[in-house]
Amino acid sequence: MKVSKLLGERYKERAYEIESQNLMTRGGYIKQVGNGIYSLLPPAKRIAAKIEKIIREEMDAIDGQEVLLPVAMPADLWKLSGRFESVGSELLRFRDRGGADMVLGMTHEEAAVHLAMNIAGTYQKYPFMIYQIQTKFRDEPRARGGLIRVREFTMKDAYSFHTSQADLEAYYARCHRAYECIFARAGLPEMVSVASDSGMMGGKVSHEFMFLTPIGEDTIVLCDACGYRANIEAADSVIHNETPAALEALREVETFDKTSIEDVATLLGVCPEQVCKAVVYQRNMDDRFVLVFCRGDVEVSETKLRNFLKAEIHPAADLSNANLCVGSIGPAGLSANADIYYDASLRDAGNLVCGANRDGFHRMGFTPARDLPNVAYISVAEAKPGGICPECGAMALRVERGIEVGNIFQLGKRYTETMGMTYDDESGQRVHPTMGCYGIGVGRLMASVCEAKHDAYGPIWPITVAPWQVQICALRTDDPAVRTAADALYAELQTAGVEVLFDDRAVSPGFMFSDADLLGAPIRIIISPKTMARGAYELTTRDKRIREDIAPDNALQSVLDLIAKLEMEISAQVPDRI
RNA sequence: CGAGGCGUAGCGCAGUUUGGUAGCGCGUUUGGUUCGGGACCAAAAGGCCGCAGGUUCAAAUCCUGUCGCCUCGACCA
Repeated sequence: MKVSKLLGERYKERAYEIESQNLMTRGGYIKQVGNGIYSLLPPAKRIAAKIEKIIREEMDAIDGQEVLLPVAMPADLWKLSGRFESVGSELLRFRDRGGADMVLGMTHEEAAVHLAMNIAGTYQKYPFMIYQIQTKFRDEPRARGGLIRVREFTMKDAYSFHTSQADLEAYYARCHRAYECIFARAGLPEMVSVASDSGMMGGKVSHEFMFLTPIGEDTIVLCDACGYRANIEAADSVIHNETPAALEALREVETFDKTSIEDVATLLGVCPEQVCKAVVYQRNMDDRFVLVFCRGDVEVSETKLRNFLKAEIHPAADLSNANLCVGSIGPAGLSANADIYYDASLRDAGNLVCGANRDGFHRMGFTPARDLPNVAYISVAEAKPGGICPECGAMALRVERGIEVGNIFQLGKRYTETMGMTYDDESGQRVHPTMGCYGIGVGRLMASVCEAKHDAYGPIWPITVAPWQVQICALRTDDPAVRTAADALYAELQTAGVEVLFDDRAVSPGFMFSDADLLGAPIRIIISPKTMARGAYELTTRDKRIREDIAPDNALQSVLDLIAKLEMEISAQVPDRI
């Protein structure tokens, strides 16, 4: 490819805060079409194709069979599984010309089961896995960050079918390792997997593959002592309280206009850990109030509460019908129009401050075990930095942000049961297979690589995903010697199968180098009157580790050697497959 | 869905308060001079001022509606 013919403009001005979005826009990789909808220009499409090739190889290596499921589907399929009703407005629903309900695929469990259900009726076919790389549409309420969070995107999604939970678990481990291989081969060995909440997918065990970065939209809890890692939505929160030796009597104190935890604690000279706070939600289906008491320093995880209640909830806005004394809600003597729950962060605590259910007053000396005997505690608190690791008990929890690039789920029989997929087992019994599903966002992976591998001038693509392995910068193409040499090298590299981009334009050196930085080819060859004068080409790497003269006669071999070296560096990071 | 902001040349913006010839920078085209980190001179092309109504002799500008985009929140496999 010659830069003079390459479609896409590169420009200088910073446009966005998120660096991958900034560089990929400035470098002519992506062009926005609408909210969360992008076209990919040739450089990005080439990167995506390389990522997809890596994914295909690793999916094939764990016995995957590539298929293609439809993007637009009859809604009947989704009515069978129940998700036509249960999934919110991120599922794009529409009608065809005959008035039939249709959906755009946001995930393909239904389609995968539909494909497999009549052609896998015997146990002898199992286990098997099908996968596809295809467009998903999710009508996200808020797209942002370039390719990080979009409404339409390319995803690899895979679905495995098993005759037992044990077989699923063994395959799940293989897939986990395949994912590690994919990310390492794409130049992101630092990707971590974390235990996750399985959300609307159903099923129990699931992991998310996270690229850790401050711009990430997910919050991750990590234990430095034992290596425990989980999405904060799934991380168990362990909170210990020392029961005080001397329990104080429950007594009312005036707190005037102080209502927040902070203000009340300051006024009474205690810390937030010694306060019992109340948080109010409402259920979406019937607007019934849900009141949760927890320790003053912890946050209620809406995800955990949602999972516990098995119902959608939202923070309560209008409390006028709840019969609550807002600002002074306390557990004792409460007659609220609400379902009341107590978080485990209150267990064993004593001598707490709590609301008195009376304006301007709180109570001191509240001890749950004494004052609220026989209550059941639930666990809906969010894990905190510096908190106790649920795995090893160390006070070593750290909280970071991450981008969810991939995920793997043990689905179980949720879809095969609702959709009626069965096979005959060894004894001739008709049973439902057990499923797993496995996704990777191709665009998110590309953006994450860019986010991880760039400098102030542009992306530094790992050679395995770079749009071009080599870029030739010919300075002064009006110089016949330069022009002849560059043309010849370009032809030689192309013939040898090297992916080469040739900047043949008559632009100033600064312009050419800036464009080359934005295009991010890991290897660069500079041919100019200066290099010609010393009988050499200049070979550099985008990461600036190498800068040396090479002999024109030996240029091809030098490039091939360097490609091999860079590829070797990446493959050294790839774990053994299982 | 809630709050705020913006739609004017390929991109970034000014002009709108106070209605009266549609402007600037970057980019593009042509010619010339430059040439190892986004050069310079000269000339030129390029706009249904988001869209639809209304007010007016006259609307980018005032009014009504509508669509789109951005930021923050809610939400999210």
